[in-house]
Amino acid sequence: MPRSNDAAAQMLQEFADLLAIAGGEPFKVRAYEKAARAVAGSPTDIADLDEKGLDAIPSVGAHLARKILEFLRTGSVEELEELRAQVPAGVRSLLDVPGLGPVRAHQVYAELGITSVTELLDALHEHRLQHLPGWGERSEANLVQAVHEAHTGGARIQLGVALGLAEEILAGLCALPRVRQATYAGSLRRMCATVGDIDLLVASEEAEPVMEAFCTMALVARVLVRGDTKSSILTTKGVQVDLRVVEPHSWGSALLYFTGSKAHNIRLREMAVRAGQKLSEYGLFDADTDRLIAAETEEAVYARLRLPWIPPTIREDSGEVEAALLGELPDLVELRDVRGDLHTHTDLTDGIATLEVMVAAAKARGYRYYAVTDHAPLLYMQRMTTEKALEQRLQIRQLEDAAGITLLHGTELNIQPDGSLDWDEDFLAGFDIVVASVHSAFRQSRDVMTARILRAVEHPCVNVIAHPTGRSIARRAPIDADWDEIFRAAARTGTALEVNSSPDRLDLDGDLVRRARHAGAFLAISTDAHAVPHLDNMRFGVATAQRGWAGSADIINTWPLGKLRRFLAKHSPAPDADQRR
DNA sequence: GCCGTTTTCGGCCCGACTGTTTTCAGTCG
Repeated sequence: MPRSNDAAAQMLQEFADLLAIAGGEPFKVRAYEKAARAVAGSPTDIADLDEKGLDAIPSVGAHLARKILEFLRTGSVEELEELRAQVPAGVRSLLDVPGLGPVRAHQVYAELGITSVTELLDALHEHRLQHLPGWGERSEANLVQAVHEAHTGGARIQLGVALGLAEEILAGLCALPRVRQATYAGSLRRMCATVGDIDLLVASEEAEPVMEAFCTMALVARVLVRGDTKSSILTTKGVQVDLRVVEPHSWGSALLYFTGSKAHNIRLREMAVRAGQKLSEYGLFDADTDRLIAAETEEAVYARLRLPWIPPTIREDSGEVEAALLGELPDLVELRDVRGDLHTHTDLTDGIATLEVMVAAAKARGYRYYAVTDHAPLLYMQRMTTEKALEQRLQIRQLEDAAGITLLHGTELNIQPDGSLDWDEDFLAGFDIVVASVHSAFRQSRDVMTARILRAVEHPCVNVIAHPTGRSIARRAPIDADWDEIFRAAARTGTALEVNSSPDRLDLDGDLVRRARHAGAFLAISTDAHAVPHLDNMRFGVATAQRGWAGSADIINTWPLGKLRRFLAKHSPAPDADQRR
C-alpha cells in the first residue's frame, strides 16, 4: 500500500492529465501538477494533516486541500469522477506515447473515438489520422514509430549503466577540436536512481562539427532529432542520448538549465521574473534591456538570483529553494566524508575476493575502518557456520596490525519471516557490528512485514538494517511496510538504516532517507561489496543520501571510530541526536 | 488553482524542434 502522499499525488496528477485533455485552463493544469509534486515530496505524512496543515504545503491552496481531504476520507473525489466520466481512462493512456500531448489525444478521441493505444495503432495503419487538421503523413509515421518504441524500449536505465555510457560518449566528444567543456546533466547529474535518457552538454564556439560527430558515432542506431544546437540519438542498446552545444560564455546557465529538475528551473525562473529578470539556458538577463547579468558559471547565476549554489542532487523543488533563501541549505554528506564501509562480503560466503584482497582494497581507498559482514547460517546456501565465523574473527585480528586499518568483524543476519535472527544474543554480542536484512518472504502483508522488521530493529545486537526495502531496481518491487513506524523505532533504539550503494538497489532511496532523518534515525552508507570493484559504488550511495538531504552528522560511517563504536554498543539514547539539523 | 517586500487580481518559465503551415501550434525538456 503506498503512502497517503503518493496516492494523493497520483490523484492530483490524474486530475491534471484529465483537465488537460478536456481542454482545461493550462495554468490550472499546471497548478494541479505542481501540487502533485509538492505532496509527493513532502516529508510529512499527509494522513496526519487537517485542512489547515494541507494548505500549508507550498503549492497547495484551500481548494486542493479540500480535495485532498475528500480523497483521504472517502477514497475518491467527486469532481474527478465527473472528469473520468467525460474522458475515458484509455484516452489518458495516450499521453504515454511520446509526441502525443493532451491536445492531440483529445483530438483523436473527439474526431475518431480512439480510446486506447491499440485503437490508435489501428487508426494509424488505416491512415485515418493524416486527414485531421494539423496532421500529415510525417506526423502519422512518427507516431507509429513512437508507439512501437514506447512498447519495446522505453525502460529507464540504471544509474550505473547510464553513467558508464555517458562517460564513454563524453570521452569521444572531449577529444574533438574546439570543445571547451563537456559533461553530463539532467537526471544523471542529479543522480536519480534511474534515468529516462542521458543529457549531455558541450561548450564550443562551433556546434556543427560536434553535432556531426555525435550523430555519426558507432553506437548510434537512429538520429531522432538533428538541429543546429540540439540533437537526440537512440543508441544500439535503445538508450536515448540528447546533446546540446552552447557557447562557452553561457556554460553556467546552460548547465543549470539542463541539469533541472524542470520543477527547480521553473522556481528559479519565477524568481527571476519577480526581480525583473529573465532566465534561460543562455543566461540571466535584465527583462527590459536584455542586458546579460550572469551566465558563465552556475554559481554566478545563483548568486545574482540571491541564492547560494544548490547541489544538483537536491534540485527537485522539494524545499531546496526555500532553504537556500533562508540560508538553511543542508551541509550534504560528501564522498570524502566517508571513513569506512560497514557492509561487505568475502569469499567465505558469496563474495568473490579473499579477506586479504578486500581489506587491501579498502585500505587503498583511504578508509580508516572497514567491516567484514559475511552472511550468517540461516541463509543456508552460503554454508556459514559458527566455527567459520570464529575462525574469520581470528584471521581478522591477525590481519589488522599489518593492514594498518581498523577492521570490524561483523555479520549480515537473515531476518526470518517471523523476525527472528541467526545465532543467540550471547554469540551476537561477540561481533563488532551486526547488520540484518530481509532475503526471503518479500510478499508478506504490511502489518506482518512491519512487525518482522521492528523485531530486528529492537534486537539489542542489531546495529544496521541493510537494504531495508529489498527493492531491486530492475526486477523486484520494494516490500510493503510502515516505514515511518520503523524509522521511529530505529531512532529510539539506536539502530541505523542502510543506504545500500549498489546501483541495483539504492535502498533506502532519497525519499525514504528524508523520512528516516525526519524521524530522527541515523543512516549507514554501505556498498554491500561482493568484489573489489563494488567498493567504488560508494559514490552512488552518497548521492542517494544527498537526495534525502543527509549530512555527515546523519551518517554513522562518517564518524570517528570512537563515536562509531559507542553507537554500535547500542546504548540509548543515540549520540548527538540534538545536534543534528 | 496558486500566490503576494509592486499585487487579494492578474499574472503565471523559456526556448528548440517538428510538421504543418506561410506565421504557428503542439510537444518536449
